[in-house]
Amino acid sequence: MFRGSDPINMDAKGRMAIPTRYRALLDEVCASELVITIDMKSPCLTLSPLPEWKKFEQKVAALPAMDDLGEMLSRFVVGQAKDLQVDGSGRILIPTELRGYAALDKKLVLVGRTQRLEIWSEANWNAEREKSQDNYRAILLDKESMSDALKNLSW
Amino acid sequence: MFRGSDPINMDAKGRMAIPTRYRALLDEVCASELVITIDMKSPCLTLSPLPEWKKFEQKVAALPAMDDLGEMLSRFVVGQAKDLQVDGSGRILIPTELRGYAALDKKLVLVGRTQRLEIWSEANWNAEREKSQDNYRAILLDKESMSDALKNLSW
DNA sequence: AAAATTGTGGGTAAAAGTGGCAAAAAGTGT
DNA sequence: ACACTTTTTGCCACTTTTACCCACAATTTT
Repeated sequence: MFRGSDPINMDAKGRMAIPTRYRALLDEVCASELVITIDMKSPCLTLSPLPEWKKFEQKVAALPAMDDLGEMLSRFVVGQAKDLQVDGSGRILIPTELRGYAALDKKLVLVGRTQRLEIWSEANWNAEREKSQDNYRAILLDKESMSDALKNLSW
Repeated sequence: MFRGSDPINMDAKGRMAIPTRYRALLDEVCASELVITIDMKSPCLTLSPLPEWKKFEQKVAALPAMDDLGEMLSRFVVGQAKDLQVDGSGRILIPTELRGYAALDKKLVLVGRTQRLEIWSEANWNAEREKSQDNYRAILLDKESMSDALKNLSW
């Protein structure tokens, strides 16, 4: 569904344009209704089509109430989610409260992650990319630290 | 059902406005009848539609009588619950007795947790968020401490 | 080079939140 | 039992924020 990364400027009101190639798709798949929230592991935001988001929300809601980490996840990820609608000019307004979390300023990068999108500040994106570059190969060489699912990934 | 967080001012009488996007939903799903009580683990209040609350109450009532922790839960959570009705202007009155538990003053945050809502003081909410922020990632990296349900959550 | 498509910015109108006020209800004391 | 006080509830008006719309600028395509 979504792939590739696009550099995009956020305007003074905190709006960002959705790349044209995604617009028809979004209109079709979710009537341009999206949900934005914080990412659980990285300083970026996640943007998903509403139906896709609902699946996730249901899974989280089904976790046992005594699962502390699950509670935390629900509280902060679901609790800070926000419904968005793509406007007439193909833009979305990024909520003020979330901009801080991902340290967003003018220059953003929109990253396709198949079922969803990630919104990074250009600075964080570049930092993360460079940091990972080195780690990455080291981890790939260390078969012990790899999950079974990943070990068996065919390509 | 409920998601996202809204900053809301409690007025001098202890009333808070329910965000408009929830009003029609609440009217439909529970005739705007809600139940408010303390959260069992965190310094905040829980607000649920009556039917949703009843399900929870049933589950708690079904716990073995010799389950001390369950007894305690029932006594304090169910025992301090209170029925509320959304008023004509879309507001609820937060019971005086519960305000102390969650240290509520003027500035509140209403947090959507799928089936229910949480009411936090702005101060507690921010504190909790920042505190967790750090813990959070550390725990996520430590796969051992994670429940299977959470480990296998795909997203 | 011109036209069309996409990106950007700003202004305006509508809606939502907030606080204050007044009326009603409940409680208390004589 | 009645009147006075106090709390609660409902209503209304003001202010602020949000979203929608339109116009212009930039870039790309024919």
